[in-house]
Amino acid sequence: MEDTVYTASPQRLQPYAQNPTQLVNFYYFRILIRANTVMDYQFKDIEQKWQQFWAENHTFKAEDNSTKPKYYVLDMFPYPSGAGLHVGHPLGYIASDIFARYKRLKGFNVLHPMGYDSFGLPAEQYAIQTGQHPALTTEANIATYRRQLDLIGFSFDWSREVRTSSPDYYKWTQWIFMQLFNAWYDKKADAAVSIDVLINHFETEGSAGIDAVCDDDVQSFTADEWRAMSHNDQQSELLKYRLTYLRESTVNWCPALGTVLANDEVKDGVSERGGYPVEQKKMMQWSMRITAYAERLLQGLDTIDWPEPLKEMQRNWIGKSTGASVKFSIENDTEKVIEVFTTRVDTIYGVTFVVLAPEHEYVAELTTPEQKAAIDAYITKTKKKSELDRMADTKTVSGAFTGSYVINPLNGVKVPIWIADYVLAGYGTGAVMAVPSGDQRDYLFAKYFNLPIIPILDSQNTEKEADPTKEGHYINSDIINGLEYKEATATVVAKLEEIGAGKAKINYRMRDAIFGRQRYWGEPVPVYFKDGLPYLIEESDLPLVLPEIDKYLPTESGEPPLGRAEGWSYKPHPNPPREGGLNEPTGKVSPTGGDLEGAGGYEYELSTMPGWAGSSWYWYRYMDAKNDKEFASKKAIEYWKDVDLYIGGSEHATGHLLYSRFWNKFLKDIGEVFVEEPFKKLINQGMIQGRSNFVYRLLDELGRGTNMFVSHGLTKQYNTSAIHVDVNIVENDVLDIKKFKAWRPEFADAEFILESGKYLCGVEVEKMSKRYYNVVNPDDIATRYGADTLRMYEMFLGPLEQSKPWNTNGIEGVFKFLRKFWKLFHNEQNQFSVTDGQPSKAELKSLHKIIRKVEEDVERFSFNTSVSSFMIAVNELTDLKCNNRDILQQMVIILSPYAPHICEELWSLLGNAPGTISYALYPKFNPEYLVEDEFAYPISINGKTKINLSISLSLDPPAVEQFVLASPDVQKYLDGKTPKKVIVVKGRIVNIVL
RNA sequence: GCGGAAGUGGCGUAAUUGGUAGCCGCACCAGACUUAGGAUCUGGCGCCGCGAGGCGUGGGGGUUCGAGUCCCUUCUUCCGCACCA
Repeated sequence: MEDTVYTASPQRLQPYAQNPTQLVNFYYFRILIRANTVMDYQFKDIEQKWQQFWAENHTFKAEDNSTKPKYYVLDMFPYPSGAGLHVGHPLGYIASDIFARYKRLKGFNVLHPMGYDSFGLPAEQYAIQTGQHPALTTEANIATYRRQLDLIGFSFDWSREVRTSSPDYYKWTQWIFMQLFNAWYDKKADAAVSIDVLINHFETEGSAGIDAVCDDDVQSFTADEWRAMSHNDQQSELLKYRLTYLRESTVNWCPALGTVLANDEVKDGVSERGGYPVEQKKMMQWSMRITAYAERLLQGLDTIDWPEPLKEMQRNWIGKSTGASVKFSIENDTEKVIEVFTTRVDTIYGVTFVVLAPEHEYVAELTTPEQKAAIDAYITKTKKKSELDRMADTKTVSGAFTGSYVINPLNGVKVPIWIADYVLAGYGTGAVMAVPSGDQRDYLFAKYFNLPIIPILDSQNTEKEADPTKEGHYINSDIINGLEYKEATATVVAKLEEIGAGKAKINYRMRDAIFGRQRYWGEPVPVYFKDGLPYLIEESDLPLVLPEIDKYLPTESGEPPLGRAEGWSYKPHPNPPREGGLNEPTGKVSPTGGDLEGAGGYEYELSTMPGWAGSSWYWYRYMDAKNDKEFASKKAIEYWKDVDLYIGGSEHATGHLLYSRFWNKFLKDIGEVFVEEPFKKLINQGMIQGRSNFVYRLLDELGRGTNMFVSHGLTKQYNTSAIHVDVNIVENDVLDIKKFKAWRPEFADAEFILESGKYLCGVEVEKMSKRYYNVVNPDDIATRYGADTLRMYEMFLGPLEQSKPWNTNGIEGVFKFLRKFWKLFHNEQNQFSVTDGQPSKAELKSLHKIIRKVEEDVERFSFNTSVSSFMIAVNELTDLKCNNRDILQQMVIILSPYAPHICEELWSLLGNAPGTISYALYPKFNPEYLVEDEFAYPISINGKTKINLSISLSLDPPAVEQFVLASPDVQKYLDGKTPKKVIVVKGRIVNIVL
């Protein structure tokens, strides 16, 4: 208990100043009273005792061989940051723990594990500053997390703990990477297929008949040509098909962090972590061919029970659009064509120019000497604009003419080629066919540069702006004149295909995911290089362990930190033991076939995997966490199959949750796992925001701060400035002046202008963060009120999905409830005392109401409403002076998922074997106890309730109507009139229409 | 701009199918026990009104015997996306 309990404010002590004996008495009584109240419900002892019991007895170890149905409840595992947990973090864990405990009571074999996503940037940034190895700080942070988690009484099966940064774990992350490297995506099979199949095909039939998701620049060759190729040429061709591949691509480079970032790690042109500027840069990078799965990732969303907003975010991110690609040949150039993607191919006769992104690869060649100055100037100008500026400035029209022209494939019309930064290099082909009559951006561009605007539909009005309508009949459009939209589109596509100038196409906004990070604290990529080409290391050499380095910084020559590792190179085995040809594409082209010259070994890949690698499959590792032969045994995967309930934050919508679905689909394709979607049901818990408190420093005439502070309600009368004050020295927005003076030396002599004898603080909702002094720590709450109170209060705060500010005001209500619950089992002297015998009707009614209510609430994740229902039940039982063993024993079971410690204690006081409550049977609801024979009908006149009348429920509606109309109380309202109509809904309402 | 979610007492919230709006808790007020309370118990507590009564779920309109709930419209807040061809 807090020591402040024994202190008294100076004002309070004032009356005793003259009388020391009285003062002593004052303290004596305070302590006595305190001791009395502490005597009843000793949460501290109880909670410690049971937490220890659970740990020692492995109470929550999930069974691997069970005849019970399985249920898998998963939390998003945390990154163990140095700041520890604040009160917002456990919200989702508490909800999932209640659910897991509830499912156990319902007879399920529950898998409820926890672990740590322990690779990541903050530990490395800290290492750069302090020189401490990230493994050490991570270890220390994990210890803090574990201590904090244990305090809350979760029913995790800790025997299955995983840490992504542990070599036993990342061995399998590397292993999955290898499988991806050894696979390609066969569109015909619509699945990932072994690279051996592709090689086999090349050897027998060449590239003909392959329909793969691959790089754009793959070659066409016959089987003979393939066999004639050098080993290196074969390897670099294969790389264009692999699901993880190395390719020069435009990446988000963050100079401040010294690494590339994935698209989902960049927000508004700056890095999500740290907010550093990000620039586009071309780099050789590992990528994951997630685009191969775009359609399946999209379709799968319809089969899973996830929040609609989250699914919508993923759909958005995938960004499917249906249209056509069209090739425009270039005037005076027979080789090159400009390919565009359009969703309105029907508007092709309205094309009056073509626009390329300034970064488009043909820009230099297409620029005529006369236009070179203008184009160069424009490119320089756009390059100067940062990503942010470019996004912010969407109104200004800008661009430049290249001097070249393309030919419209359908009507042969010559139109100019422009460049403009409203065309994005990263979307579609980086080129658009501009139809100013139908597209507003094209329209503004045409107006600005005085280019023609051709209407193509008779219903189109292009006087003031573009008209994107699809209504009406086509005009100025040759082969589709007079047709309507649907027909016209089909006709144009058919014609384009016929003349080989285009085809129907589906485009996705999603890009392949960059997979390398130029950082230290991540999984090493299990790859070495020979002749500049990447090869996998032997599977038997896994895990490829992170080497020690002297500094966590890039090398002098700009290589990633791993470049500092001394003697870190790969030495293939002379006769490597191999199984299934994992490491080498074919026997013939083995890079490890003894042609290694010198003994220095080959250089490893120096970048590491991104943060999302380890989290993209971890739920499988929990199924069989100790397995050193496989990432999880087939048997375990077959039994646990998928996650039934996943709880976590929506901030992972387009990162973790998308990548996990991708890897899962891949693992399914190669037969390692059995389900298409890993997380059947997902719930986003809301964010807990901080609730900051402020004090108001009085300013003097010159605007300088004084040491006088004005209570919030009086600030209008004074000139003040607001200062954040630690929320832990404020209760119900009343400042604890004594603690405030002690908070910081500068406030030791502070003076106050009070209102009604109190200093009231101002309030604002902000992020929960150290710098706002609004962080509330679960440890403090648990110390003061206990874990059971903390658990129930977090649920009581409101619906799980809703974001809300943390406010400790009100926690007393939950604390009182638990004490009241405790008292049901104890007499005035706090001695355990229950009676045997038949429960009363009223007691049974209360019990069965709560049995049903909690069941319904938990099934729909409405935990806040069950907490109030528990309060109602305990209030009722207290009023009934209930201490019946039957009733109370069942109450204990129902409450145990919410408040497990107190329930364990009472369960064993009731004489049950310790620890068995976790696997007790949830009480069965019996509706008979809730049957009523009377109902107090609300009687309303014209829809407005006037009185209540108790009427037997055996009466049918006409009899009720008769009874009601005969009632003198109702007669009074009727005022002699005859009702036009009387509506009687049995057991609900009576409405009289006058 | 597009998409989504949400607006109910002083505060957090409840009302599962259209059927008594405000359950439960906090705060507040009054009382009891008390020399002494930050304990406990009892009662009160949407707004206006002495009362009878009236009004009331962001605003306006509609459907209905009956609307917090359904429909239209509008405002506000939060979240996501944003030159996507």
